[in-house]
Amino acid sequence: MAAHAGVSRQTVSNALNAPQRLTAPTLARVRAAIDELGYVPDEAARALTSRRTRLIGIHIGPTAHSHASTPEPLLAEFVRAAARHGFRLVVLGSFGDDAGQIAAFDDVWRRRAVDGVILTDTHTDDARPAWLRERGVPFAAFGRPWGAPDSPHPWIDVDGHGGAWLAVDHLASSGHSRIAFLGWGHDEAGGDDRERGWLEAMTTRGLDARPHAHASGDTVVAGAERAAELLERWRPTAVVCASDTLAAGVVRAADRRGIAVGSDLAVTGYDDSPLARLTHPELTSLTQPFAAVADFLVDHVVMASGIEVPDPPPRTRVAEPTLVVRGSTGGVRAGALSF
Amino acid sequence: MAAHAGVSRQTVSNALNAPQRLTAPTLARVRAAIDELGYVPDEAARALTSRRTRLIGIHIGPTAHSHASTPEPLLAEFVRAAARHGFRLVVLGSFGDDAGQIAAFDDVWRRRAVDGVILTDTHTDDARPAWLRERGVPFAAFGRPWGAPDSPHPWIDVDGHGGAWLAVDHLASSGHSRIAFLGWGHDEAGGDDRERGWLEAMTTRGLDARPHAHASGDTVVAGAERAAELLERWRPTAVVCASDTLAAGVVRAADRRGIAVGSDLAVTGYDDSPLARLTHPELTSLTQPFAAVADFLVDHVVMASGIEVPDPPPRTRVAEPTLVVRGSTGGVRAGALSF
DNA sequence: CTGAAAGCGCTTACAG
DNA sequence: CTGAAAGCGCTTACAG
Repeated sequence: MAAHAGVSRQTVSNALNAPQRLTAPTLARVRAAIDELGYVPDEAARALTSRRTRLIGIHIGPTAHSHASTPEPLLAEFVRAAARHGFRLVVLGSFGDDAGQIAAFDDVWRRRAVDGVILTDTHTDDARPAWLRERGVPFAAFGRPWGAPDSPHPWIDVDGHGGAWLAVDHLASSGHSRIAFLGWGHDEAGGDDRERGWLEAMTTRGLDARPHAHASGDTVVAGAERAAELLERWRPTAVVCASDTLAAGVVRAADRRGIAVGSDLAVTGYDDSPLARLTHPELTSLTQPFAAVADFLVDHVVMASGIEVPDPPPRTRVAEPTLVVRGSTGGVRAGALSF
Repeated sequence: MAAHAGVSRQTVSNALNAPQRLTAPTLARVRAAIDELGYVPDEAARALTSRRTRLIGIHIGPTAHSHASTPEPLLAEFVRAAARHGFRLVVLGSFGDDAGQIAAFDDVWRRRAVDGVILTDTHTDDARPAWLRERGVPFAAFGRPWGAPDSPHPWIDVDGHGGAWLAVDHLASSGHSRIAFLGWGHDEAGGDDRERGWLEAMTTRGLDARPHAHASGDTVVAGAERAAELLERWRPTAVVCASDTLAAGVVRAADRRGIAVGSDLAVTGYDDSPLARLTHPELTSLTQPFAAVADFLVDHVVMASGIEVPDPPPRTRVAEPTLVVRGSTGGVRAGALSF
């Protein structure tokens, strides 16, 4: 390779890692040779000498704290975002609790098998951030540090409050005023935040913010049960739900009563999961900005591992979801309204 | 580390990589020191010298050829199966076509960033196996080599034919005889195989195998449309579907006509996707043996990369799905019947 | 059965 | 601005 370009091995390395050190003609010559020979450096050798694997670890699958895991579209965005910096993703497995995840982090970190990790599904009393900080593992979290707002690590979260507000806005501007809320009960993570958004949007508009209920869990069956009572008692013309699952429950409950979703009753979901397109009519819902989330998290891990990134993100960020209008709110034309 | 155990560095290496070379007492002493110090070898150094990364590449996300991607539960099984051999998984991104995937394989292989790859979603005129074979990349495929049955690479597939047969068996033994089939039209991959299973099971039992229909696509809406015709024309007491999506369509069509699924009409899905638990009643379906699939594929890649595995699998295998009985076939008690 | 030597393929200081 | 040297932390032959 070096011989082919008529330069030394170090010059090739410089062309790849510190192009500013070479004169333009030399660089051009070396690059031409690189292209011609299809040369790419051996990752293991590069990792050994540079003390950098260009690998980021992440867990997948449901955790002990939430039904929400790393959905595949988000994983795909992580891969894309990492590739911008020449990084790849390593899947660390699916473990039910913090201790299991920490054990996996410990293993890969001591082997120097990754440059950092991404945390998802943060929760109250999360043991992971403190552990990672102590060990000096570069990391960033999807989800705010519930119960520890001053935690110094980088994180990004999606605005549940703002999303619910968007849903109320959409419904109110379509003429609805009896807008109920269905959540899945109290936890400190996402659910409450979404309920507060509904509450404030209603109050701000001077609408009756009493019609609300909590399902016994985030399932279709639990949602349908509670929806039946909610519909019976308050006769709402619209229901804002804290999840697509609960919204599907509302659709089922309405179907059973002969209430036509989309015309007699408007329903909004949340998360824009695959389920949102499986009900009839399809659910108006709130999409999470996965691409922005992935860029943010990857950039932070890459930065923390000692590499400069073009457009450094702030330490924390609350990103806005997007309302996707479908048939469940009478949307004739499907479209996206931005916040 | 070596000093702590009073042996040389090579003896530590032997204890880790070739324990049979050491005498029992030496091995015990070295292992004690390893545990005490929590020593684990640096992966980059190990990879450089052993020419082995212990990393396996895989694509995620939908492809150009199928709506079916690598579902998260399968990915989790891959991680578990790989860990048995000290391997990890690298996500190569989500690309729409063979060419995109091949480009990604080419990149990681030339960088020596993986020891091999796992292929999913095989299809007719699949360009990937031949490319990988030419380059000498260790690989194994989930899905038989459609259109090229004599392809010499290792593969595992799930028996669609046998699964449909299981469904018919289950229904017939519950007293059904007017059992219809709903598929998604002709393709050479999974769909036809499942239809043939229904056809043969029906014919073998001397039942009328005419009532069948093909939806215009594998969606709930398309399924509901075709189901309406099917129900109208043949008045079946049971419908075997080629997917959970189509089965959900049948449930919807039945609901609209006031036909009670589970008592008036039995419905079976296929794949046991999350959707199977979202309909009402929940769908009897066929579960894919993901753990066995993952073990098989990982073992083959590990073997092909030059490492012996305890219980070497055959080159090809057709694994049997398992019938999971739920409310849609009147299952009072949910349970699993093995093939 | 155990140890001293060589080397995996790069990058990182450091001379020229 | 470019090149010769050293070394990253292991494992793999090969001597003893």
